[in-house]
Amino acid sequence: MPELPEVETVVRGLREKVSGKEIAGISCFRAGTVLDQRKTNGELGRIRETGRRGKYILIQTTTDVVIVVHLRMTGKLIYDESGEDLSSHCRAQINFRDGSRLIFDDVRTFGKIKIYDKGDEKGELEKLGLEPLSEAFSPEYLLEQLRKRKAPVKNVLLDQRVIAGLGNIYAAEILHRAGISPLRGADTLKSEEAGRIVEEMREILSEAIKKNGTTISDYRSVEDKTGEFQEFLQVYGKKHCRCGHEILKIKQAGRSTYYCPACQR
DNA sequence: ATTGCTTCCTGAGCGC
DNA sequence: TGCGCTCAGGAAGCAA
Repeated sequence: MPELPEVETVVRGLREKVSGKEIAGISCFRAGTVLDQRKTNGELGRIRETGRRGKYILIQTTTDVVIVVHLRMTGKLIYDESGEDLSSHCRAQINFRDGSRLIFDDVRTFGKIKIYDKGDEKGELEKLGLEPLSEAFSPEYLLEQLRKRKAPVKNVLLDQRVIAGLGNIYAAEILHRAGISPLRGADTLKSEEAGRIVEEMREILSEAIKKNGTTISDYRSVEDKTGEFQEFLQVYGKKHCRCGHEILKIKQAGRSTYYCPACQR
């Protein structure tokens, strides 16, 4: 499932493959996948800039249109020049004037492509917390956020209003490497522990971006390639941790949590 | 205000 | 072989 490193990898792939291309149109093959929120129906223009905010992909065009893509769990943006029928669950497609296209493939259909007049996309993004790889994301910021919440620390790390872009896999890995139990009430964490989380978070996310993300099942880059960071996971989906302890799998807020009760306190 | 449950959806994997 | 069940989960919506 695409989290920050996977979305970042997709964005980098888009910059390489579709920058400057003129959009001929966007086709929607499943009702509700493409939502055009614009006030007028003008040209979509050329792709000027591609970026990311949390898990949202932002594509700005020369006609001041912003295309916001959220992959949710199984969404993929695959670049294609062949025109061949290579997608089993194609929900939408961005067509370029030169005949190439971006296929939006999404098995579970939760993903969305929204088209906004520039500026109007802000409403969807304003609730997001700080970017975990930004300078502003300090141990003090995290501690302040955790102090306000009694829910388990794992749940708070997944809250997009606190950290933009973290998901289930990286939250588990971060807590494991920081040696903190996912069951701890967020407001019980000490300043030193928040510091460890911030440190491990930076380390893991940067490393995962270098490895083009994590592919458990569905995630693929724009070039339809898997990531490699799954080879470096230490708890998610594992039976034993590096020290040989048994890893427990529990449910928290409806999601599976993997952790080592011996190494994480 | 905060928290957690339900919903959306399809395919894989499992037991019988 | 095939049926039915459970599980995977990001985020919105809702209820307590």
